[in-house]
Amino acid sequence: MADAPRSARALARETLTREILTAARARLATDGPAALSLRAVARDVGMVSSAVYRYFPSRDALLTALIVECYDELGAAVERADAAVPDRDDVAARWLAACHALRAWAVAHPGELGLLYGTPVPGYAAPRDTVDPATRVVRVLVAVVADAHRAGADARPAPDDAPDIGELVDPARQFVAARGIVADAPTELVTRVLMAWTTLFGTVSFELFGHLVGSVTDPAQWYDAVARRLAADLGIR
Amino acid sequence: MADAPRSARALARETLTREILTAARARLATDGPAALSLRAVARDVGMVSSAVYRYFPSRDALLTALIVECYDELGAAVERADAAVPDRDDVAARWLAACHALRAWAVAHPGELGLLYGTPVPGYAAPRDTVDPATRVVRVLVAVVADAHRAGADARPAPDDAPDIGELVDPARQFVAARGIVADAPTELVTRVLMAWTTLFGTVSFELFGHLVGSVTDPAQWYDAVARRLAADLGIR
DNA sequence: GCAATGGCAAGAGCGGTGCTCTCGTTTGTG
DNA sequence: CACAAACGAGAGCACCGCTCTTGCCATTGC
Repeated sequence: MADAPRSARALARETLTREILTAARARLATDGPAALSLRAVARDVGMVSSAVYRYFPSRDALLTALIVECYDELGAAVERADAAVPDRDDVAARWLAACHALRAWAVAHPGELGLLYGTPVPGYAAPRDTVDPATRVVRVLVAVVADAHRAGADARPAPDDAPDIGELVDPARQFVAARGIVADAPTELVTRVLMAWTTLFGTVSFELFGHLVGSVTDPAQWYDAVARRLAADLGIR
Repeated sequence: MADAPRSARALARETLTREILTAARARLATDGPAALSLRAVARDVGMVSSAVYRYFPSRDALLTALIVECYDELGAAVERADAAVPDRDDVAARWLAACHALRAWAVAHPGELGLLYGTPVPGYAAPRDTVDPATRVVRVLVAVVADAHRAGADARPAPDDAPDIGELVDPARQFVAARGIVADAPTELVTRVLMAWTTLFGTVSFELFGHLVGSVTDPAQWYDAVARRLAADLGIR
């Protein structure tokens, strides 16, 4: 993947591929994912539409490349925010940093967020390549909560009348176990992390898609309030 | 709106309008909102595409009609579920009934949910007509929580380090006050209801858009677990 | 009872889309 | 140097939203 392109043609190919992706990202921001037009992208880079097919075999392939790139960018942003907290034992600060990085990226790239988490593009089915980059964000959240758990934090107990859901979250538990984050995560902790992740995404989604306009004065402040309450529900102090 | 159509022409118009909407709903379910093609709908009802413009001035107008219809349908379903609980004091049962009605409708109409809550359709801006039907669902949730509050329930207290967000949720508070649901709802209760609504939507959205596949074995059971924990966070017993 | 009005379906046409194919040209390599 | 692969351009196919014109026919006014 990282060997230096020797020939002039290979270098031109790499440059043009990047240029196409960049132009597509720009179009994504203005027009939204569903309206991403391969012809418009081609015009933006000064190509004829058929020439783009030399670089991406189909519109779906271009979408896949964009999705992977965006997942990685978002994941990297959240990882960086967590890593930037000097005191690794200050899990509350790490949680908030990760949460805020998530929203910051989303607000800066609304079209891309729609591509990643919005309505699936009609004919498009996400290939396998996209699932691993997709997990980067939630992996950071899990890691922070796991550190908090090791330091004694505990999620809210399940309600008394709630049915047992031990094996319900087994896939998630195995996911974190396989990555060596927590060997045997408690059910209630896994549950609350998943809920928190859902709430964070829902909050950002509501803001960007305009479902928060009549409810809250300042979306940024609201998001912060949500993130803090989620931390409390996870036992993070 | 409800006067009987006298002339044969007016009746035919009403019938065809309904037929177009029904066909559009069917297309929505199979193709998704962004790919809703006016020409395809026209074919389905045995019309030529230009004839549809006699009934809807544009594709956006058709979308708006669909959105209003779907919001109303979803809102009615949730209202019905709440109203069907015989013991009005059993707020826990009412909460779960409303939550499950929400998911049931969403699972039965994934395309429509994408239209309502997914990525906004590129060139489309939702007109004023859609905002009131959009609030029906959340109004039910608020009403249930308000009844629970009157019976003594209280939301989780805010975390100690959380900034004051009293006026942040003022628009939401005024919304419920204006409708006579609760005169002066406590900030933390409003906050938790908004969070719960966000989480419910996020959970359904994650399930329908495929972001839950590797985390949870049974989406229905998972949704139930989430709804119960949200109830607990709201102090509903 | 008849003619004018106006609602209506149909068709052609505009510019846009994803995608395929062909045709010269350019580039790297045996 | 020659051959093959890579490439850009263009034409063309079927589809899209939307507009305009044409002609039919029910409703309405005289």
